Amino acid sequence: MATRTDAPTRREQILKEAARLFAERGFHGVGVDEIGAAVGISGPGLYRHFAGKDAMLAELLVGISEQLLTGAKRRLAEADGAVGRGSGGGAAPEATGRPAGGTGRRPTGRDPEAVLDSLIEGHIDFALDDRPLITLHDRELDRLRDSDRKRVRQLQRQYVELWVSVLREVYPGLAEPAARSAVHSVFGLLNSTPHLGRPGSSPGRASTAELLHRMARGAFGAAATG
Amino acid sequence: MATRTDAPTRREQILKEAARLFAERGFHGVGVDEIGAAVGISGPGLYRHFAGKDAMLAELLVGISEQLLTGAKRRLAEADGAVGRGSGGGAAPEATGRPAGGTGRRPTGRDPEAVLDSLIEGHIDFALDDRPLITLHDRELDRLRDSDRKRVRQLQRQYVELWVSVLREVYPGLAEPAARSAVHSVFGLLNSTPHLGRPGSSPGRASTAELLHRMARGAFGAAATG
DNA sequence: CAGGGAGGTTAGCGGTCGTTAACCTGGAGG
DNA sequence: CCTCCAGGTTAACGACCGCTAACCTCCCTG
Repeated sequence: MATRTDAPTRREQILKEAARLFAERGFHGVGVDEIGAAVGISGPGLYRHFAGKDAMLAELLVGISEQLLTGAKRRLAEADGAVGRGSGGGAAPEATGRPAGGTGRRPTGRDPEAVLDSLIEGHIDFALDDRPLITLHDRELDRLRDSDRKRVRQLQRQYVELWVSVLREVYPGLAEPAARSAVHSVFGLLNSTPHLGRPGSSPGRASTAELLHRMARGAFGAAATG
Repeated sequence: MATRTDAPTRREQILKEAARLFAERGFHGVGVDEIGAAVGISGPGLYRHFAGKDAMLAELLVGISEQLLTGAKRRLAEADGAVGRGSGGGAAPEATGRPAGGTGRRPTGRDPEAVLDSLIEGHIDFALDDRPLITLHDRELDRLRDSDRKRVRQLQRQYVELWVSVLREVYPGLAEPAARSAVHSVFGLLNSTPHLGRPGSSPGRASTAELLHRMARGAFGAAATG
């Protein structure tokens, strides 16, 4: 139930193109005819797959939020299992002032630093691989029906709170409001990928990911240096 | 010619409300009737002040870009005059690994650290005081006529390059592409203010500004730690 | 006290857009 | 071979939206 391996179905094709177009020109700036044309069919043919334009946006935003949250939960559980391992072998910068041995109650993870690195790595992967979705994520939320918007906001809040709790395990001195602000700000930092020149630009994907990772850790560390 | 002190004219009133509405619901999501209603007049009365809806957006975006750039230039010149002073007495975190005495050619500023802090401070002030404009700035650029878009992009690029050159004075080891990416990412961090809960929320304005400042410096420092 | 322009108003036109209706078609299943 | 349905097509409707036209009304000025 985690990752699909089938051939891309029509629905998915439509969603992908719709995401790209919405990100480029905004929800109201894209017509259904354009979305249809992007997948080879024209105009109202889309209504065989979706109830309407709103439904496409809703499915996109809910899907993004769920994907982010479940990915984060999975990484947290993985790091909980393999203690001390960085899971993907990604960039794990030096510890930024590890606190002594303060054994405050820690919800799940064993090595908070590794969990935080894993969360950052996951978010960066998402931001680099699905730039249109990242763009939509905090831009077109208000165009949703109330029920969908509530659901998305709930998922987003869970995601943020997960980061906040992990962050406060790494930096116990960080107050909760400050931690929440810091998390939102680091999301802003990581979600800047759409402004970083198209994929294949100046620096490669790997070095961009490393740079973002270092900066995120640096920002968190500075936030904790009250 | 820098800051206005007159009473807010009708044009400015309209621009302010239009910015708020555009930021909330997107350019295409707002009708001229709503903008008119927001300032007490209704519908086509706006056309006594603006050539059209596009003209409002254009004036907003060009104005933002000019304000950011001229503000940055002014701060750079001020710091050039008063050596060693942080100009506004704002938060100036500890030097994050000041390089030895590498006297590489420095375009203008005398104390690069102070200039960088001043740039950060200015951007934070703008991001905190004009959230709708910050939102519009990187969201509705593509809705402009070609000439206006070109102008805005040119101003934005100058602004970025100014940051890049100052940043590379502080961290001479930082390669230019990495510096540019770092600057864009820190903009993403600083521009996260719209997500930080409405003004008057948990932490006060001053502490939020300090937090953002520390995080920006921390992110830059980490970017330079290659 | 004319008069004229700045700054409104309402009515309405033309175009666009989301959505529905009605129809068509190729291929799988009995 | 007939049937039927998934997945298309085009035509068209109704709503909305940006903008213009025509008109009105203070208020300032000579």
